[in-house]
Amino acid sequence: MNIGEIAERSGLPPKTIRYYEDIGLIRPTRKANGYRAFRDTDLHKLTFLGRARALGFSIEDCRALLNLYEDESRESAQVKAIAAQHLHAIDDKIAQLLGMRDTLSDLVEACQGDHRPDCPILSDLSRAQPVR
Amino acid sequence: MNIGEIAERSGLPPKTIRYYEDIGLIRPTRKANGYRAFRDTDLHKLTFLGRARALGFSIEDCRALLNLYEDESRESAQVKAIAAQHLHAIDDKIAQLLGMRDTLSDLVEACQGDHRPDCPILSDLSRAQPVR
DNA sequence: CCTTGAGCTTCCAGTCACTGGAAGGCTTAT
DNA sequence: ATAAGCCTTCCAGTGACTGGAAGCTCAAGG
Repeated sequence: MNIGEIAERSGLPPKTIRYYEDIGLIRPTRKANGYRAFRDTDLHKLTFLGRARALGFSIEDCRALLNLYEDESRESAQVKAIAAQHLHAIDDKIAQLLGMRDTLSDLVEACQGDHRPDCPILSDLSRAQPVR
Repeated sequence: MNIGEIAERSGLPPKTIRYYEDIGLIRPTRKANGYRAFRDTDLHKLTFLGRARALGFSIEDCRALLNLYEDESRESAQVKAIAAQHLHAIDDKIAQLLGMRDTLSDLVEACQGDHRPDCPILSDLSRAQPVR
């Protein structure tokens, strides 16, 4: 399988696949002409990576998950720990964004949005102390 | 005002303040010894920037907002447009994270998290097609 | 006067996960 | 033979800082 075909099948762009090889997530062999030769195991790994990335796992998390995936003697607790930590990080992020959203939607609603310069959004930004 | 003092008062690290000067968001004058000399207007701008960044506005949005803030002939509609667009982007981001969170929390709950290798999280990652 | 420590300066490099583009080799079809 | 479309590597850029090195300035203490 050339990179174009595995890109198609995995849903990842060729650039990303080369990058994943660069950082050691996959190790395709090479053909005589220098082209990368991908096997089914590479396709499985790339699909795994695409899904994990879509769930927001960092590359380093993905590396750890991939190692566990290939480790017959893994303990599911190890996987769960990574996922639970990530879930917690996502919850934090959501909470942070909801906070922004609440403030911002209040401000947007309060602004007339007309031709006059008066604007509660700018008033808020200039008045408030930086949020922590 | 030296950079240390304005950092204290604005809540932004000196490094960030220098960076904001680099990219042209502020223009402090200089003392004879080469130190930056900040005025009250700089403090107001930095406070404004800190707040805007805390609400998640990009640096380019901040630049536009700062320009409007200083523009006597602005129209509040211009401000509202930027804020509304950002609000929309935040909503999109929240929706995306909620999607991840739902999937991930299901998976975390389904995983025993014990010493055995069987793990629904890994099963999901390896089975699923990449999420669009 | 000298030293010490804190604060200031610039500049370079690194973060994260790609992405774009250039320059050139290989393959396939006409 | 040539053109199109693959593939290769390498370099640079993204956003918004952040860390660290090397060196200058200032204020206080001995």
